[in-house]
Amino acid sequence: MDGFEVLKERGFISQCSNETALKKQLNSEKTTFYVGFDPTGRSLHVGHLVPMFAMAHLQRAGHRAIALVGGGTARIGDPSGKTETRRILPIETIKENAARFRKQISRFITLDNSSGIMEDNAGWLADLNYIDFLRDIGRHFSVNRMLSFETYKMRLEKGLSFIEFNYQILQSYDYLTLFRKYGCMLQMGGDDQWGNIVAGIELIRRVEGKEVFALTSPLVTRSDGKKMGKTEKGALFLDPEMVSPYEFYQYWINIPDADVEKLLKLFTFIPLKKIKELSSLKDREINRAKEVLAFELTSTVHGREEAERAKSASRAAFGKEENTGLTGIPSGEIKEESLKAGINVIDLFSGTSLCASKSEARRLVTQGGAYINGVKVDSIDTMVDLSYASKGEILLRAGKKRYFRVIMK
RNA sequence: GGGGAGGUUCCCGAGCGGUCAAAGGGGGCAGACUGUAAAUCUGUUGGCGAAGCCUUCGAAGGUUCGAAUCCUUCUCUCCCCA
Repeated sequence: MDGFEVLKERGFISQCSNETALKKQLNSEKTTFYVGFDPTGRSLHVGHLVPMFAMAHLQRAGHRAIALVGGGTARIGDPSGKTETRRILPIETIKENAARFRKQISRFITLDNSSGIMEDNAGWLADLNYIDFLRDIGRHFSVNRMLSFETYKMRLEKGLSFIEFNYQILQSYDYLTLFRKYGCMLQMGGDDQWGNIVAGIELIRRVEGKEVFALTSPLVTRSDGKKMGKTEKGALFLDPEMVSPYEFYQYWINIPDADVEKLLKLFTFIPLKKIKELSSLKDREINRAKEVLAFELTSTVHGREEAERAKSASRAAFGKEENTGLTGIPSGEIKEESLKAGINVIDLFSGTSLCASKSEARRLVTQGGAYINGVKVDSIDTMVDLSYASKGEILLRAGKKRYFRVIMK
């Protein structure tokens, strides 16, 4: 029974309320903790990875995890860390998202209703009576104090609606409810959640007279200043339909050298000693460490089989191993007849996810970034026909890293 | 309720009757250098064709030979006063 040390040495802890007491608590008994996820998007993304791994570590250490899906709070919108009001989503969408989240979260922690529980705050928030709520809960909150929170200060410049101002109160109420229902004594989240979590602690102290804890994790950044988890298409989602396992894998293998150690610690379960070894590799050797990171993480998120496929596709595309196992690479079909007649490169490329329009394809070829089967295309008038296909496939490449398989049918 | 300031291309942000597909920056993409890294430098960045045409400056109308730029109405955001 421990867990605190694991989180600490792997870099999960940024802020923590009463560290000594929390450490003692985690070391002495099975403790129930929770992390909240707002189902405002169709899928979880890298931003959610940190709290999910933190949960996984604590659960493995013997504690009880509650993943709270904010089906109720998502209808409000958390102003923390945001400069603008979020669009309010229809209830059906929120429900749908919540179901997807459940599936994704279950890859990280065991949800067996004893050591891992899934809850939805819509259960207790949706039917709250306004007057009762104000009287029982609202009176414990000081507006003066709330306004002093950093998150609100920021929003006071740009505008903050009353509905959002209430978010913190509802989240505090969640914590109180989970405390009452499960004896939950620790809430974790990202640094932007600090204010909300602390508010919950204070509420529980006032109402129940008990001390509970807060623990937040750092916002993960990249050493090159780019936003973590941002791809050319947008966020790096965990849903394989939105971001294929291959793309997911490629993201991690392309991470800056300087971030390898940090990410191995946060996003894999590999022992620290081994991580030290891997991340001390130099020059091109460090790519091996990135491969381990990419493989392990893809495996956790998408399963071992998909991770294997992504790995061999990646090796085939970038390494020496010739055309074996390219199946993980994004692909599309083309009719054999249209290829027989010959098709212009521009049309071929713009028909794939490689180029969004013909202009873009033209630009790509003109700038010398288009390749067919590894051979540079040097004219926008190039016609592609059956002679380019081998084994019923043509391998397209845009720039150095983006591949696409055209399969004949 | 009264008064004021605004909504510009992926983002920030210029433009205020024609020379505007719209400065500049960021981001993206491509090229060089490399290790599928970073940093740096260069090019490029609405669409179709490549003469030119078509669609863009919150929405709808209007004034003009001509509007992102002027007028009207609507809509959204922010600020000040009550």
